[in-house]
Amino acid sequence: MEEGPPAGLSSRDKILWAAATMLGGKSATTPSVRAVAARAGVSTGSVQHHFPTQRELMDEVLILVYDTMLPDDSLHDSSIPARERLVASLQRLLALEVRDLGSRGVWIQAFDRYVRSEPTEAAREEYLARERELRRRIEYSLAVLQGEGALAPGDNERRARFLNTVASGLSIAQVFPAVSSLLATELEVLRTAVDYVLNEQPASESPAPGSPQPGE
Amino acid sequence: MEEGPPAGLSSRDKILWAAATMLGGKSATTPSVRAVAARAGVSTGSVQHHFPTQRELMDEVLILVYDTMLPDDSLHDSSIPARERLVASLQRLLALEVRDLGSRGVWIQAFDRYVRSEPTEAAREEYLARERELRRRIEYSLAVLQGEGALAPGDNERRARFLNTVASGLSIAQVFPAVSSLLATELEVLRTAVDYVLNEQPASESPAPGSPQPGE
DNA sequence: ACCTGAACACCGTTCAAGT
DNA sequence: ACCTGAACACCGTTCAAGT
Repeated sequence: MEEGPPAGLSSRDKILWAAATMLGGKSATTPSVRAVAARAGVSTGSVQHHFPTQRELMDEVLILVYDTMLPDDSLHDSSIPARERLVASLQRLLALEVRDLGSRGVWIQAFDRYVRSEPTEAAREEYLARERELRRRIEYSLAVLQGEGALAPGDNERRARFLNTVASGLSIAQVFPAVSSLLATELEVLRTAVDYVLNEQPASESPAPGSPQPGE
Repeated sequence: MEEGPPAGLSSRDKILWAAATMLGGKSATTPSVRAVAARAGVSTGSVQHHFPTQRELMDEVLILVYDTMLPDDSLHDSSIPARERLVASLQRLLALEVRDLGSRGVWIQAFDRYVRSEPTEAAREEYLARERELRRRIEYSLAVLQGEGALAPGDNERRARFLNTVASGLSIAQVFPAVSSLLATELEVLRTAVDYVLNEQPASESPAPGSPQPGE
């Protein structure tokens, strides 16, 4: 029915293609090795040959996906779902900070400059300016999506503060010990946050959320 | 040689005992149903009878463990809206880390220990254990609220990862320069995150936002 | 109601065997 | 080197059958 990798690809690329196209779907979990093999039209042994472990495959796929996502500004490409564009946009902001230094160097430097000792007024100003710039970029992304109706009207400043906090939490997590490659869980959290914002209730009067009837 | 639940327990309690005692170990993953059954000395079917699903078992265990460990009064006070209780719970976790040192001292110390230089394996393990513990506490709060119907059924592990990231982002923001008292915006972001989780769509078949159409 | 153990439909990974 | 498919050692969940 909906089978088949593009013709002329090597087995390795067929596998990467299969895994990449299984990431976008609704499923939050990483696709199974067997499912990837089936979609790619190869045996599980072949997958194992090119990617000895599931994590190695996923790492390769995520790098591939973001490398093709990041370079051009896909924000305005309305053929891509709004969710993916906003995720990519935030991912770009995270990557932007890291660039050449590696995130660890960035954080250590920032810590020494702004936290360890009381920052000078100039340093303080500098930091605040950078933070403001980050939030502005997020607000810009939100505005673009709002312009095409993908995002309900609402307080984008608040949303930007929220998304910035999430990005910040992900960024700091990158430099602390982690069980595995953070890339996958990072993407999951980012998608969760973005989905929340994009699905936000149009702020009805009544407090729809919790149970209005706690007593019984 | 380290077998056996305390005598005189009902099957249900033997299962809970087994699961609870498997939580503390070094393993980061939730114990398998089969392993719990084996340790409890019952069949898998018996586990299934008392706890139809693995998550229901885990939720019950977490509630049991944390209720006896540190009773959090406000969390169970159903006269308070679920939103406020979850916010308060997260704030408690944030405060818990800080305690006497002040957040700046905590972060500087954590940085020196886990980031600045490559952490030892022991330090790494220690950090991971603490992180796991934090997420479990969040899962516990979610399970409690779910128990009274204030939270839709869903992947609490994912939600906990998300809320933990938000809390982490807020925590790190505390030590960097800020325009004004962060307390207000912090509370706002926390409430936003909590509202998102509590209002989460019950995951209808089609994820409304983007169209998942990769292949073609 | 409570419990058993087999069975179902999956996993990730390993590996002898082919080309 | 690349690939196959069977096999190993697991999963969570279902279920007919017992008590």
